[in-house]
Amino acid sequence: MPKSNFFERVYEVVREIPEGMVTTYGRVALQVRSGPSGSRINISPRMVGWALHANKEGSGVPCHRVVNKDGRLAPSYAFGGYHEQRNRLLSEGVKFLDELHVDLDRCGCHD
DNA sequence: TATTTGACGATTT
DNA sequence: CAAATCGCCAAAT
Repeated sequence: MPKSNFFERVYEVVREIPEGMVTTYGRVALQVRSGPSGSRINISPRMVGWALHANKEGSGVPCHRVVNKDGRLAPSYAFGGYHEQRNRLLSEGVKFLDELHVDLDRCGCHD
């Protein structure tokens, strides 16, 4: 079994995001860290984004539901462009405050 | 083995 | 809000 459950942890958490809901990289990092006991993985928000970038759409991970802390889509987003991303979120019921900012007040995972 | 890089976060200026 | 800085840690070279 792979030692770096690193990616898998991230993928699993992201995969758990319900539709119409968005989360942030930092939040995912915390989830992974607070995830199942025994993980003992130290992850920083950077790693989340990095893992997701390494990931592909076909991996079954809805990366489009993950935004940065500003509630904005990733600046270096590369899987289709902002329009594609925005459209997807809108289709799920996520509201946008601006072209680039999602309504974290409603759809963001608070705690 | 060392250096660079990277879908971020928080803080400060 | 923008720009700069530090932290954070795994992968690629």
